[in-house]
Amino acid sequence: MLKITRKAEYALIALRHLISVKDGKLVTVKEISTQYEIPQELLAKALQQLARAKIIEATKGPSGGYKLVRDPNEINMTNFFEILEGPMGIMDCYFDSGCNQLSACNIRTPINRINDSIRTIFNKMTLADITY
Amino acid sequence: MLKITRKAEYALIALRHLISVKDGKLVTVKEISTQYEIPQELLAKALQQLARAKIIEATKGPSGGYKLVRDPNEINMTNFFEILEGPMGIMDCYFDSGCNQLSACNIRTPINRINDSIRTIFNKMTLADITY
DNA sequence: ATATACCCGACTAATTTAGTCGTAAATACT
DNA sequence: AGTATTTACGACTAAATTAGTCGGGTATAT
Repeated sequence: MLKITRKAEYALIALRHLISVKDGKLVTVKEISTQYEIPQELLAKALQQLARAKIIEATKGPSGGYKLVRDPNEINMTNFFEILEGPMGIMDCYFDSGCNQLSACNIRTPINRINDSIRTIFNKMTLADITY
Repeated sequence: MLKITRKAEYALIALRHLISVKDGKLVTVKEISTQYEIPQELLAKALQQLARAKIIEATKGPSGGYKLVRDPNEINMTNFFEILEGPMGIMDCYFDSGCNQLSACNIRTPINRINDSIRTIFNKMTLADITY
């Protein structure tokens, strides 16, 4: 339980790298994938998602690459995970996925309480916290 | 992310049911699986795991079934989830799964911090909380 | 032009989760 | 004793998810 996907893991590694790099300096997918031994194509996808979400910005062409364009303090982990893995919650009924036994179900309320607790801690935790 | 398995979900439903039932009364897998429309064999497995972990107790034979034998206040959600789903943590390196890039990895410390936060909230939350 | 780097959807492979089945063992009842 | 009921459990199959690959595209610096 509570596993994050590798894609999210790779994204975290990459973001941490970007944060540690001199402001404005561009870093390529290749550099990161080589340095951390991450499959390049998979990392590329993750970074494309982050770019679409405007967390990082891409520059194409030779000497291109990615750079961080948002304050790491303003990106909380709920944002982050939901960009990469979709809605967060320990059970699907939380995001109504057509469960046909909602009426019989006796754990919905408590589950929602758990979900809220988790979201709360992820909301409080920002990307900056992950840089130390 | 953060999904729990169906097995754990079913176990929660069953436990909640057991908690709500008169003390000492035995409830069969069949009753629960029928009432909540849960695949019987899968629920059976989950309850067997809980029985092995001494959270519930089985009585075999006709008029047999399961009953709760521990105070719901004493079973926290970390216990519960780890019985059913194994060690909890958002990444495997936490439980050393032979990751070959631990040295290059730049996110281990922060990940562990996240893990600790999650464990903390699950530690604080007991089965009793899930009964209201 | 061309080489570099991001973009993106479609595809396959691997892993995990869900669910089923067969058999065994205990026990209550007749 | 024999049968029906109920838990125990490992082996198996099916479904779903995740991981990773591939091919073709677009932008851009030199």
